[in-house]
Amino acid sequence: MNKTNHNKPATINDVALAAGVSIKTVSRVVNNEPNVRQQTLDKVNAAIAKLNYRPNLSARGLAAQRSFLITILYDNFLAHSSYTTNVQLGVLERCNAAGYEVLIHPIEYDNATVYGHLKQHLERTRPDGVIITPPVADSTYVHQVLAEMATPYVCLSPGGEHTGNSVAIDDEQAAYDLCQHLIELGHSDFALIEGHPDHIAMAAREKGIKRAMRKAGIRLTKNLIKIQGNNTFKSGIDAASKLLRQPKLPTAIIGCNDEMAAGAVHALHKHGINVPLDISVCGFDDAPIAEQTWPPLTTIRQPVKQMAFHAANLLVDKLSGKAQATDAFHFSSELIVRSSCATPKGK
Amino acid sequence: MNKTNHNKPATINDVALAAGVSIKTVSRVVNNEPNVRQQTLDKVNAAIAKLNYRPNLSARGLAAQRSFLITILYDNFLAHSSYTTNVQLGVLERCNAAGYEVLIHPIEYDNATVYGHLKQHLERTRPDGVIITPPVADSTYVHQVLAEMATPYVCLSPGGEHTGNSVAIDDEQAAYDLCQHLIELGHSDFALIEGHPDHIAMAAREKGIKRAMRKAGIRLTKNLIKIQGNNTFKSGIDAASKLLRQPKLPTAIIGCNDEMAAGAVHALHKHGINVPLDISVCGFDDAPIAEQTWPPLTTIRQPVKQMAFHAANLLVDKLSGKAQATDAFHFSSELIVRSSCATPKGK
DNA sequence: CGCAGAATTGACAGCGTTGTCAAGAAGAAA
DNA sequence: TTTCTTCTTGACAACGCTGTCAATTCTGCG
Repeated sequence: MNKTNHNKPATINDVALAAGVSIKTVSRVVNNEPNVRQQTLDKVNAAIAKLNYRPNLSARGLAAQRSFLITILYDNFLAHSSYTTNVQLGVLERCNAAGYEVLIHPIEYDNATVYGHLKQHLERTRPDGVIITPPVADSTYVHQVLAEMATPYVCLSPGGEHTGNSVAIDDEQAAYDLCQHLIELGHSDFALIEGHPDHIAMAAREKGIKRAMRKAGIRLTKNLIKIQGNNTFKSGIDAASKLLRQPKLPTAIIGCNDEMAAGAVHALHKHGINVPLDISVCGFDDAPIAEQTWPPLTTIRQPVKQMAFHAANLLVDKLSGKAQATDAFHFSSELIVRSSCATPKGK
Repeated sequence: MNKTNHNKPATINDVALAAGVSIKTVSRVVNNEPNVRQQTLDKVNAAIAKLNYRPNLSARGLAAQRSFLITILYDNFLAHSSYTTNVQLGVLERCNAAGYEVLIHPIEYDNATVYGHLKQHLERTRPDGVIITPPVADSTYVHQVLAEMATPYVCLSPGGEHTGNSVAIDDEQAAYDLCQHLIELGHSDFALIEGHPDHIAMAAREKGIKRAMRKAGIRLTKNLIKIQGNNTFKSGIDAASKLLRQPKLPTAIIGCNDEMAAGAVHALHKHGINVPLDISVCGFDDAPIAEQTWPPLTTIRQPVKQMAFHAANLLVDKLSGKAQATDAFHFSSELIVRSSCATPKGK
């Protein structure tokens, strides 16, 4: 165990005394500043270890005009919990290593007061940087407030044009690949459960799906039924129920995310329709639910945690003034084939 | 929009100047200290509003020897993401209102280095308080480190003896009620998928189930098959698979949480066994998966978010020196009857 | 009106760190 | 050696706020 003789934590002054140098020199060592003689460095490090010294965050923040805090800004939507948790883990891993603590700040996305709430948070807390996840990343207001406050930030999977401040997969291409997979299985009659209209990456997915269909000569007007969803399991149930009221079922349902696809499977199940024998269903994201649904969903895997790590990395680089990539970083996604999709009947 | 004329945020000194009082008086107003004349208070508040002043957290922390930070300590286990997210929302709601920011600190529960990691976090960050969730809340080490560092904390659903520092439901009684429900349906042959052995609340659930059985005269040795799980969906699958290798199936499976119960349903489904016609399954927690599984699970609802809110409330009270309840706070739980349980065949 | 006691206010010294700047030490070039 | 750089180092003043304590202003009451 560590020797913690005194109940008060050691200060930089204690270390300076113990090492026989000035507090400024200790500060240099702690901050990895250059121009410290090796011998001095060793002395100081020894003293730090001996006294178990940890710099005081508040004092550092006050003196250095920064907070060592990074905020994750996200939608307080429970349906996204596995996504949120993954983002948190990825961000934490990078940020803690770089000496930042991570604050969480869920905001009620639909709420008109987002602008004010966020501003208040930034003013109160003054995080050194912010990580934003969709759909918050797609809000003009959010970008505006962040710009006003001059707070550096990086977006995760934003929908709009990507600047150097974002990390994403190519949703359009991934969705194209997914749809192509269904087409290769023999499908030509689709239903698409659209994602939340404010979540722009969802629109990109829809675009990719349509591109694949067009390329295969499938008529979007006749062979594609679109049903609006809002990314939730429940909306997937509703979409499938709606579909069941149509005179003729398509051979495949594509959910713009796994939650909705799983909801659809749930509803189909309830109506005694067999997936994938009667109808194929696929999702997008490879959330845990994709594997837990019966049958497990064919989907696109998005490496959320790694993306979050990378986003945090961009932010940390930015904060340390390091040169950063000028282009948005695109992660590659992966088609995960499970048993929810099959060749349609009669093919 | 607010008038933010200067790009530098206003300091307490600016406010003091604008209001024509000393900075100490502004400080009094900001901290709701007593003994400020109404007229002065109005003047200061007006100046604060006009300048859009927000106290600097670092400076406050340094001067007042506190950090205004509260850490949520939890297991970095993705399977718990909806639980984790709910806890975060509940804690945030209370803490932000009380002027605290919330840090997240997932720890690798199984890892032997937890002790060191946690200690490092506490030394580095010096949060004013900590909220702990299970199974971390059941770790002796964690309590020890927290005590050593003299950091106030509150536990959520700890397994052991409850002190005044915890919030929980009565797992034993809830499990009793759940089992009683099955017994009333006509079940007398059970399988129990046990939770992670380090998660003590799981043991309490098991206890409640056994009590209900004993009371109904069911022989635990003969009519109860116990299978060890570890709280994950996967372990539920494994448990059910194991069960299927037994010569005779029980009429009901009780999962010590919803994930495991859902995993069991998944596996049964795969083997063509109908739930609840062939066998009943129930879970515990009312996690989202309970409703998303087909058929949806009969389970016990635990008001996680409210419990987290209450835990944060206890912590905030403790930090502000207010007297607090001396007993652990017990939330009531609720039996949620869905369609995964039915009267066994032949009854 | 005068006074004790309470309420209100402000001056000032930290809190533990970093930034600035200048001084001293070491090294390089002559 | 001398002189000019380049390294190292430390003194000291912030950073924006709170705690202490003393000064001042009110109150109520005799």
